Amino acid sequence: MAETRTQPSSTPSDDDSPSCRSGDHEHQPLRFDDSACERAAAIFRALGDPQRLRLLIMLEARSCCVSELAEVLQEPLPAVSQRLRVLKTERIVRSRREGKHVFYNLADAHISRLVTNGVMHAMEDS
Amino acid sequence: MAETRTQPSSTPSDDDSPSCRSGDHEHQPLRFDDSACERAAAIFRALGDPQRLRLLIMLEARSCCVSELAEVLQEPLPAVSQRLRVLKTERIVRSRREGKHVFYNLADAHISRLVTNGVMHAMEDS
DNA sequence: TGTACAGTTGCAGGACTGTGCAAGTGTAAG
DNA sequence: CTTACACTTGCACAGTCCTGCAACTGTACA
Repeated sequence: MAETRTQPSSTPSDDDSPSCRSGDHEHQPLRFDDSACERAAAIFRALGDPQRLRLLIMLEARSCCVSELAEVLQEPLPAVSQRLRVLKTERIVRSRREGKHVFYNLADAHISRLVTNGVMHAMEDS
Repeated sequence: MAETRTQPSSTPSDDDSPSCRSGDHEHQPLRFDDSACERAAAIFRALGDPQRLRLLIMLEARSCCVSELAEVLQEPLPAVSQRLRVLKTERIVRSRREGKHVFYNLADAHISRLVTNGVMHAMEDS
């Protein structure tokens, strides 16, 4: 999907460059996927909220049920459920029912590493 | 503001647990940094926009000036400048002036890996 | 000094997102 | 069957973010 993207009128030729042509505009026609870009942005956006990130950090340690998360973070249960729903929509977390409780955990190790890297960077950065 | 937030009636004591007390609520008092969490979320949020992410993917390959980015991505220059400003505020990109042009590049390898991981995950995921 | 180019900033309008409470669903226990 | 608990969903409000255009700053060059 979206190979070579719509680039009809202004292919960066040699003499038609409308902006700086100081000689360093040789680039490939964007070989990265367009929809992947959008999907990645959606994931990052879901990660871009302190409350949700806190949830994920807890879930990185182990599976938790909703009420436990709500209790530890001192937040109303509907709020936690709502945030988990956002994360689940982006397939960042997975849920399984166990009797009366619903346990959530991170979807895969890839996501786990993403969260870890982000927080680590934030800690050492400032 | 709002430290410890208003939570008057339901402090989770030992026997007063209002939610599930099935015996798996032994957790540490959140040893992860609170401000780091907020900082990480800010970074993720800045990454959570397809247009900005596209910019970063281009910058991951090499430094680019604003007009080059605008030309390749087929966007108005002020829009690109605005997005770069957001990324610079979060210290995701760095800028240096070179004569008439302003070149941008990723702030460090950590960010670079974060972007790569996110996009890679999005590509293989779906 | 004046002109052209490269970027930045300001300011509306509109869309999207998070929040809180109330009501609904579903499961286990009496 | 009824009650209690665990969670989910709906809805309205407020805040926030993205966008586009116009005006401004700053640099190079004649």
